[in-house]
Amino acid sequence: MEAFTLKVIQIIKNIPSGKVMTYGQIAAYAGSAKAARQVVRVLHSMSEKYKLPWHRVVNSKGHIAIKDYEGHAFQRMLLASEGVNFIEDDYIDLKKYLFYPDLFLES
DNA sequence: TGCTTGACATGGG
DNA sequence: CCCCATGCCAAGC
Repeated sequence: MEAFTLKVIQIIKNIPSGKVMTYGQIAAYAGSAKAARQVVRVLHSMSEKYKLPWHRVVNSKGHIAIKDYEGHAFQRMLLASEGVNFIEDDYIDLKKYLFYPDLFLES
């Protein structure tokens, strides 16, 4: 797989509990700011294999991206259990929970 | 090799 | 706030 994909995996694994990152942000830190859609694929295909904290990834608006109602509720529940509060039970305050990785920590 | 597929992002109307 | 078009790009077939 591409080096980019591996970085995405590592970055996601480094998101601390109680914090979140957006697809675009992850793509940017991984080296390709415009590859947000690849982050989506990684979550779909590697979450289980690499035990990724997939629920800590949301879209740029602070909304949960899952379309399926059940899945959507499940992710919101997981985040809530880590202390992430939802405004109007609908979205997250990114200014408060967005995580900014240490730029010099990657390999 | 070429085409399709997304849990996206962003700007306009 | 909603809907739409457009840009993007690795992976799978």
